[in-house]
Amino acid sequence: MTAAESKKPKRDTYRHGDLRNALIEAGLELARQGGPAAVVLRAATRQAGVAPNAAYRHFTDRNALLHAVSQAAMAHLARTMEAEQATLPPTSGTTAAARARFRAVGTGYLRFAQEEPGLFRTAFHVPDDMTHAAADTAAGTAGKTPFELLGAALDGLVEAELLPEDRRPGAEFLAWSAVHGLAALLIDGPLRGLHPTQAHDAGQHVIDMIERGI
Amino acid sequence: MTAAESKKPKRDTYRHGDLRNALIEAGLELARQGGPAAVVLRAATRQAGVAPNAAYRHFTDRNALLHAVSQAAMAHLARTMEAEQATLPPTSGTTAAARARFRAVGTGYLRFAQEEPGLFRTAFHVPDDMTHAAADTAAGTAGKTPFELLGAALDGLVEAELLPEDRRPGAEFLAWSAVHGLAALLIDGPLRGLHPTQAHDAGQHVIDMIERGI
DNA sequence: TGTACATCAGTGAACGCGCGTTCACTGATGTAC
DNA sequence: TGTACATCAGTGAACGCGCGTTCACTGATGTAC
Repeated sequence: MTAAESKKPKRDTYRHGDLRNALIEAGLELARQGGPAAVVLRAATRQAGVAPNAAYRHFTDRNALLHAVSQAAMAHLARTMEAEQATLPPTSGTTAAARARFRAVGTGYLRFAQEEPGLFRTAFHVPDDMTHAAADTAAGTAGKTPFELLGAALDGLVEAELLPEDRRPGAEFLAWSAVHGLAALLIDGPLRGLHPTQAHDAGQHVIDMIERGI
Repeated sequence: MTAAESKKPKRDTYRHGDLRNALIEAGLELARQGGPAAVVLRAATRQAGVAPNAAYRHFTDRNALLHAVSQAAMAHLARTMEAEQATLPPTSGTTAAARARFRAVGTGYLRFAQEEPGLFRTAFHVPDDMTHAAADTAAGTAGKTPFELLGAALDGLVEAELLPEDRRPGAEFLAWSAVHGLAALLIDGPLRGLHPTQAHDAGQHVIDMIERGI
């Protein structure tokens, strides 16, 4: 029994009680270590201490499980971004504060990508089977999405007159592209293995560029 | 026999003659359709009309095959970027030409990502097994890499005095991040399925931002 | 408060599949004489 | 120019593996009376 396998909880009850969440949690752990491809139904049930087919009480499919895990990973990303904003001094209303909030969106995004590359990749994983997707987006996802956080930060820049109103439309995709691209290069690309300090600097330079170019 | 399988060439010779290249070519076709995960050793040999284990005469591993396919995909990307530059009128030396060459680097990159998402993903695929990697980068790869093309274009901007010399260092990663990020959002992200025309416009806006913010 | 019963979450065994990889082989090719 | 032979690219059969998914089941829980 390896260290990784020792996680089996060995229920004393016949019913698990919260298997759906347990499977998503197990899936997150698998994704954390190996990205979306590592979200294997049998491995998730193993980690949850349950027979493989028990998963089918809660997910129609391996794909449905992966989809749920992907959404949970996206929520973690959003929470990291909010946490980054929460570290800022609560000076609201000022121009500097609007800038800081905007930059924190990017910094939090990049921090998550570096600290949790497996989850980051899983959050953006495109499923093989696209049938009947899309519908459940409005389901139980509480909290703001990364996209909404970025939008709010950009609105703040406009209010602070750091961004001309006529440049606001579509600005999400400019900022998002630059930050997302750096994240991808740091994880999968030629910037892989960059020292965290250098990666942070690169992130700040990219955000500088966005502020100038947006 | 499906249409896809009908590709088996049915050699008349016992020896194949060019199996290594045939396997890479088959791998590219698999990658084109399903990304790096679809580069399956048995499928590649099937497509080459050869027994599965024949691959081991030319690659130590499934991973080695995937690595070779990945490098070939990267070369295709570079070739597409060069092709994009080749469409430009041959007015060299002018400021406008330097700008156009720079923009063509990004446009070609984005065009390849949209037209060949599977190859694009494969080019940037990070292998599971990182042991003994890196060494063979300097192998037989003729032609400029995407990174080198970008660097040359940036040098052109400096020569044309469109980019101050002190901004040149590190500019690769700013430009690359922005364009790569848009590519990723178009392929795997929320911009998936965008109409090619809109995708092209988004690309031009991102390149505008880079020119302003670099 | 106690009992019968429907519900349905989890079990246990099994399936077929395609995969990567290994083994001992075969036979075409190119070279030495 | 012809023949013997070493080389080594491709063969054929087999392996063990873990996967997703199915089936008929079992037994704890909560509800109706």
